[in-house]
Amino acid sequence: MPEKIYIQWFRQDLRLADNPALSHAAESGSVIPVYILDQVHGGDHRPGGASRWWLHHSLKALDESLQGNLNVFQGDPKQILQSLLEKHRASGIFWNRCYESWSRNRDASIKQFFKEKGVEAESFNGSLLWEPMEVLKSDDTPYRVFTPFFRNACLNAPPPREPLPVPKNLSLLKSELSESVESLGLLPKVPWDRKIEPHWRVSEKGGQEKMLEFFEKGLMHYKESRNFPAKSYVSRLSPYLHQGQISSNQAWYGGLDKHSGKNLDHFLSQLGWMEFSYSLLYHFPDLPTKNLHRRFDAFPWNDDPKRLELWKKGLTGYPIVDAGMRELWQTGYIHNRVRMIVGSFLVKNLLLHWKHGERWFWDCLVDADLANNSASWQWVAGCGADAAPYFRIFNPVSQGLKFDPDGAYTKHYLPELKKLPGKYLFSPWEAPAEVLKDAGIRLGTDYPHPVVPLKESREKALEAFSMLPKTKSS
DNA sequence: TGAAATGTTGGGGCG
DNA sequence: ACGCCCCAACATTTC
Repeated sequence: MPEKIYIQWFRQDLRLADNPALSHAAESGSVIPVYILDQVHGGDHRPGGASRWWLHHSLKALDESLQGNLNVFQGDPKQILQSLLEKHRASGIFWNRCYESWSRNRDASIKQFFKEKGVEAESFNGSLLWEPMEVLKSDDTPYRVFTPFFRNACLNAPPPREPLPVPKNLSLLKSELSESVESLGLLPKVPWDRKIEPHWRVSEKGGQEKMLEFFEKGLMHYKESRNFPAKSYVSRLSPYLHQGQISSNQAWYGGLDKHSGKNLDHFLSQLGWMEFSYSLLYHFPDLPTKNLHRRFDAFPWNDDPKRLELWKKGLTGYPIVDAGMRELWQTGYIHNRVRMIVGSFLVKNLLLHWKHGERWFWDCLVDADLANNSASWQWVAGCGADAAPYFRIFNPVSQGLKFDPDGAYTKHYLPELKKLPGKYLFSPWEAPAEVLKDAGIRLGTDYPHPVVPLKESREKALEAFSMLPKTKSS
């Protein structure tokens, strides 16, 4: 009797190691590994430009590690899976769970559809340490504050799955129905990806290397040094985690194996913040579009496309903000400290709605992740869970002086300011004419004047926030 | 995972 | 020696 055939449906788990669905499929029979670019669900939050670039290379790498047996499709997953199933007489289909509301609806419908046809359809937890449906307060409502979520609930729950090995003796099948990765058209038409390409090695192996490098060189300095964007003490694992080239479980246990103490605790709690974001997205499916604290619905946001454009291009006249926005454009990534600074600036100095920041990050970040991106923007704006209070407005001058003290980060992305002395690097408008001249800078020509005045814009924001209704509701 | 305004303290200069 | 002022250096509170 021939071996049974199963479909492994890859989604945000583009790896062979620690992949519960794949391991299960491999133990059950021959495997048809499948990726489907879903063109039906997701709406505005289908992968943005940078994510599509990442996805392209992810799929190429995955195909390679499957010896060219990855089957690639685009369209409606249910139809595609159905025709594959019929064509190859597969006995079942396995996948690791996603948590966006449309994914959950789609997957539930697919599962029901196949089960009714007598086909095995089973999903697994492949990407979270603790799944949202398991982490609730004692009254069965979701947590809205990080610390009790992580300390009391997660850390007291049963420990996460230990990473699984790459399945042995994978018996892979390639379907003649498969398209090529190229046919998905994930690469940009204008080749802007050349500038971000050198910064990343997009593959499961690249993720493993990045993780090991972080454990060897970064983690022991993590608590103190992760705030300094010129230093390489952050993990830069977020894009790999988003697309599933590495799993949180690998990062969690990898860290625990090699380290202990406060540096490790801070790294684990960063993984905890991702869990928290996923929990929020799961329990509050409107998180990407609606203020979690609804009293912010009345906020008098500015409508100012010109200022938004200056922010996007890194032309606000505030060097630490502009450096961050150019890092984003040039590398598809921003250091976390600088994300908070540029976010605070957009929302609190320019008074532009956080959704504009969310959209731009969604398109530009290689780690664009619905849960993390929307939870973080709401956090920055003050309307999110456990959010930065509205009055916490970052001063881009003092933040620059504090976290980029020698200016290395800022000067790297703003070479036009290379000769400006450190004292004025973060506030060039305050530099005496002589100093500017010596540095070869004509304000307004070589580098912009500040788009808004710092003090007044801060005061405006505080006033606007103070006008909001005080009612606490969600 | 702020910043600015306001309050407090203590040392030194000076009449 | 003493009071007074100035002000840096913290500490507290307010937004």
